[in-house]
Amino acid sequence: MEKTNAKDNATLPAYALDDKDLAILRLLQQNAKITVRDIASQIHLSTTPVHERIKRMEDSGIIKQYVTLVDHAKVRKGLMVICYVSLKEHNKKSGAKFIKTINELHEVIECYNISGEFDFMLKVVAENMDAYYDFHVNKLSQIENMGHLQSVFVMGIIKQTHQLVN
Amino acid sequence: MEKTNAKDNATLPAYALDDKDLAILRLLQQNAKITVRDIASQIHLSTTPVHERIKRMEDSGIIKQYVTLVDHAKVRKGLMVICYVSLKEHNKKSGAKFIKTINELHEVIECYNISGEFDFMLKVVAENMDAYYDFHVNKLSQIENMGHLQSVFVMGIIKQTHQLVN
DNA sequence: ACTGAAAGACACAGACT
DNA sequence: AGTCTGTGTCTTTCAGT
Repeated sequence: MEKTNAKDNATLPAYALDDKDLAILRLLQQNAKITVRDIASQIHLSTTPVHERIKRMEDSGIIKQYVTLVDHAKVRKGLMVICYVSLKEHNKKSGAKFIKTINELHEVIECYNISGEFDFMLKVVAENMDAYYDFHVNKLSQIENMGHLQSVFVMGIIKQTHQLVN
Repeated sequence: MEKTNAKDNATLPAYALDDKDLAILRLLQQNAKITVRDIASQIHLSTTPVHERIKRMEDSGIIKQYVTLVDHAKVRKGLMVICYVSLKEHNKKSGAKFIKTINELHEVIECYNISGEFDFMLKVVAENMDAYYDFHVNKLSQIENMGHLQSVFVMGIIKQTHQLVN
């Protein structure tokens, strides 16, 4: 069935996406629940090739996940904070420990290794300022090897999209 | 915390979510394509109440959107940059103009109004450094009223989730 | 690679407890 | 609010072009 083993598919494009693949991705990015029939009619194809193309993009990891987005404020996570972290020591072991801890903190929804004066950038969500203060003082600050910490508060969301393919 | 407009109900929870609603949200956040039957069996309910609860959460805006996530590198958007922007003037009109322009730039996938020395934080994706340089010089810098600009490069993704409800 | 048809799984609505 | 049952629509497979 499959030509290549999809084990080591972490970096490079698995194959060249043609215009029809990109059209499918454009539609799926906006609405994960669009029907195969609907896609098929919009790109002037029958369901079978559309279904096969989606399957191929799922198997090759181009399509990573279908997720449901929830309204921040309505689930009581109205406060968003960008948090900068630098560690005291920069050896492999302490870095790995930090990463493990971050992955266990559900308030942290994103974490990036960044260039510049800080080591990491975190996106944190909390119900309100009290909850964030508690998180900052009792969880973040308590991480071993923690160096400097700086919080930048998000006052408004101007744009938020997951549309990588345009 | 987000500002409220008088005409929309964007801020407050529409109603109290019970444990079953939260259980449904937890499953949907991880997989938008999970079947109602599957959810029903996992939370020990039949399909009808699950279906009704999902519908209610969609209608009230708690569930915002079902999206498909695509692998950055595999669609040739391997470079992620955090970009800080300050405007020269801070009147309402120039702010609105900036927001309009940002929404038209498909390289910008997120934009927040932030506290601190800069006005906005942008998350930008590009194929490579050449593409980002072109975006920076020919698009971002050319925006009228543009003040200071600072780029922070993402060297590694430690954590990325959309799981707001835990 | 694609079309068209056909089987099985599913969402969704109705009658009822 | 919930279960059970039925109907129409969908995904998914298969034979054929």
